[in-house]
Amino acid sequence: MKNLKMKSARAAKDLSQDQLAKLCNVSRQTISAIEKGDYNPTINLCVAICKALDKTLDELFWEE
Amino acid sequence: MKNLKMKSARAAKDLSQDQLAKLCNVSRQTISAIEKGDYNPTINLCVAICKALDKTLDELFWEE
DNA sequence: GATTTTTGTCAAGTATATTTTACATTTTTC
DNA sequence: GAAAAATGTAAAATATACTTGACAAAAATC
Repeated sequence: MKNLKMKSARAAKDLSQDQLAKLCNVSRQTISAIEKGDYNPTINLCVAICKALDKTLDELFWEE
Repeated sequence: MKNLKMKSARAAKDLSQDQLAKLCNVSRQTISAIEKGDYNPTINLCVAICKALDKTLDELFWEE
C-alpha cells in the first residue's frame, strides 16, 4: 500500500522526490515507487530516507 | 556491522537461526548473514523478523 | 567424549531491487 | 493560459538480495 507517512514527511521538509532521491543517492523513480507502495526497499535505503526526513524507521515504515 | 540487538532478541525468545528463518520464510543463511552484518535485508524481511521477535524496527534496526 | 544441534561460510543459481532512458500527465509559477 | 517543475509510469539492463546444497567448526546435550 501507499506510504503516506513518507509522502507527508517529505512534504513537511518541502522536498521534491528528486531532491530526496539525491539526498539518498537513489533514482527519483525509486522514491516514487516506495511512496506508491509498489515495492520493498532495502533497510539501508529506508534508514537513509529516515535520516533525510528527520524521522525514525518506526515513524515511516512500521505498521501494526 | 554485526546486529547484536537482533541476536540477543532471538536468544531471548530461545529460537535458533533456523527456527527464526522458518518463522520469516527465509533461509537460515539469510538470518545468519543479517546477524553477522554482511548485508542489507529488505524492509519486509526486517518487519517479519521484528514481528517474530516481538520488537519494532527501531529496536532492532536503528542506529544513531 | 561421542552425538546432535547450531552456526559460519562458500559457490552457483534465481528472484527482485534499483538504474537508465524516455514520454505523458499533473501541478505550480509567471 | 503558457512555461516550468514535479510526478506517474513503462521497458530493458544491471546490481544485489536471497536460495539451495554442502561441508566444517563450535556449542549443547547425553
